[in-house]
Amino acid sequence: MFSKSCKYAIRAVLYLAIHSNAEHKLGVKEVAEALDVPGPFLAKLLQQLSRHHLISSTKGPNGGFYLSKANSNANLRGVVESIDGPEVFTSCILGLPVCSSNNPCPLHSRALIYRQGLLELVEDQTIKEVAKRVERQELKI
Amino acid sequence: MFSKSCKYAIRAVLYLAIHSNAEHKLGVKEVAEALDVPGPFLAKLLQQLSRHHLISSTKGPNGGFYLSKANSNANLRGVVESIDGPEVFTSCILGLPVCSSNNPCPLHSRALIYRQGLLELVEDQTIKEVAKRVERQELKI
DNA sequence: AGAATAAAAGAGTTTTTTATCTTTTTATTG
DNA sequence: CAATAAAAAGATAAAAAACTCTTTTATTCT
Ligand code: FES
Ligand code: FES
Repeated sequence: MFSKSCKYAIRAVLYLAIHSNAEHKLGVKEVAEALDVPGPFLAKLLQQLSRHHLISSTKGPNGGFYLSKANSNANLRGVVESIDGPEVFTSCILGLPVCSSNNPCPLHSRALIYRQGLLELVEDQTIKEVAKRVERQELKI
Repeated sequence: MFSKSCKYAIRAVLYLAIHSNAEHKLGVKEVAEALDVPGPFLAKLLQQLSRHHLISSTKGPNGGFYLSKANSNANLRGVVESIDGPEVFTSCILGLPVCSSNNPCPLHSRALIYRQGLLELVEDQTIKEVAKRVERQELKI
């Protein structure tokens, strides 16, 4: 469903939400090791998220990646859109050039339900809320 | 979501459902041109579907691909599983090694809803039923 | 039987995605 | 202000997915 990159990105964001804040930033290496994900690759992803202002970062000693208040009050949709592109939520499930109710493909009407589930997945809770649940219920990332 | 291969496969199966039967088989070329899909690549996909008995084929003059009665009374799930693998319906949305309610990832519970939508998409109508609707409503493939 | 036809199988090639390595820039601290 | 720590940027490499080409095998028709 999501690309591998996107899965890494979501997990990294949640890790940052739990373990970092403006006073305590994390290096790529720590995050990569915690998630068991290739470090240099994750670096690229975090840089991209940072460029799109979905996470925050500073250079230099004591620098690193972290989530600002604003970052963690957002939901995960932006993260997904930043990595996999916004089309994941709108494109035709059969790959036809446009998806529209005027010109639907054979699976269009049911695709809407599926897509609704997908949106709920990433939209109806903030990153902070997800992180809280992870801590309370000791979920794996 | 589905791989490109899988999208091609679904569309090809629907095309066969509409335009072929045991007495009138279609060559790869015709299907590929109708769907505007790379021919030799589609050939591989159809061969694979045929090996898994999701579509039917015969060699030689007047040979080609077609859907048997049994084929068109099945749903699309088998087609998807044959091309993209059965994991698409069961694997963790964040790519964790196992997906289970005992050991859920942060998105697991909502992932179930999403996955339900996905299953409905491919499971709760037969290929024949989809094909009928395509004909009646003149849908694009 | 022999020619023609069409899928099956096998062996490439290209493109995209995933992953690594190196250098540069920026901030911090002593 | 020098030394250092860390992200940013750039360039390269490996793996996977998408796509192509060639040969083989089965079937039909003359
Ligand atoms: S047209 Fe295919 S999903 Fe909407
Ligand atoms: S554990 Fe991640 S979706 Fe079930």
